[in-house]
Amino acid sequence: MESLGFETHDHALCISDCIASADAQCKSRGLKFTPVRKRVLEILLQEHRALGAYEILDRLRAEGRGSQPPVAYRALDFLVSNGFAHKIERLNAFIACTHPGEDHAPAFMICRQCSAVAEAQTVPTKGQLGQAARDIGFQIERTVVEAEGLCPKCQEHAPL
Amino acid sequence: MESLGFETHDHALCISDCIASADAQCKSRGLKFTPVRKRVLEILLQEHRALGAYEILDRLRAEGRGSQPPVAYRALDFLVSNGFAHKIERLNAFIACTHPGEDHAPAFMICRQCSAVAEAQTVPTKGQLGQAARDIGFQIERTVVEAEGLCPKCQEHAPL
DNA sequence: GACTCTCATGTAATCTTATAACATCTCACA
DNA sequence: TGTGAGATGTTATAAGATTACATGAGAGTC
Repeated sequence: MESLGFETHDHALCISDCIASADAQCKSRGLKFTPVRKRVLEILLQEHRALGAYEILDRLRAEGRGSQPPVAYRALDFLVSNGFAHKIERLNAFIACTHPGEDHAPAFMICRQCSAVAEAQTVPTKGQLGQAARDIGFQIERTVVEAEGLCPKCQEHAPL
Repeated sequence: MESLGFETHDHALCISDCIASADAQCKSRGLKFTPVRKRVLEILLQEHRALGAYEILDRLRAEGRGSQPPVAYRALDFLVSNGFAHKIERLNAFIACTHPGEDHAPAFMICRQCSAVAEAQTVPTKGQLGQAARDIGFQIERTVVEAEGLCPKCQEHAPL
């Protein structure tokens, strides 16, 4: 399993890489990476935290793009269904995928203090959930795995 | 790990047992198991599926108890914070705990066809999520683990 | 028994999140 | 130059959740 999200890094590069990668994938999969969709992904990429749909909508509005909720929700739907972003159910908010591309089963670690979110990958059939499903004959199609707690930085600052 | 929820069982007994157990625990922990709170737990126990807060509110209303959202949300808050019920984040809905009592880290399996929900127990520090957290130094306080898919029954009926 | 403090309840108003429905636009391709 | 599929714009509204404030009920004290 691989993790990412709480370390520092070249963020401008991180963003342009992700956009380029999404762009390439849309081309190869015949998807339309329209301006609104691209812009929403950029907005999400600017922060390694989850943004609410209305937060995104506000930014779009400020830029003169559509100003009604469906504009944001539709772009987010596109990004989520194609694996470029994820919804954090616990927060009713969205975050750019840090492992763009293939189908995957993400797990998130959400810092309750600074709101940073890190994404890791899991194998749904493995582990405790996989075992429980096997035990009762449940067929997993999709998983939501989210942990709340303190990221390394916030543990230092507030060691309670 | 232990699972429950898709099997058939004596449901009336299941309900009265859970209520009795909750009652006893409230007594021993100095919590007030008031009529509204008890009634909401009963409503939840009547189904092994998750109910939305407004669905619960509707039933309370029909019985002449409080009719405003906070009535339902407050009872649910009580039940959730004391481990008698859980919130299913994926569904924005609530379900009675089938392992009432102690502090625990539940995992849920949600059938997308019949909406049945089964609860299993996990050990957060173990498994893939625990490993990912350890890798990056994240301190887990709470987890949300939910799988969507098909329960054994619905796999038979709709084998696609 | 009256006092009072704490916690629970009742209710109105409001906020946040999300979707339905429908008109319009765009662009690849026939 | 159609035409049809998919994307966008906009209005309205549904669904989920909380704030704020008034009222009530019960345990413990004087």
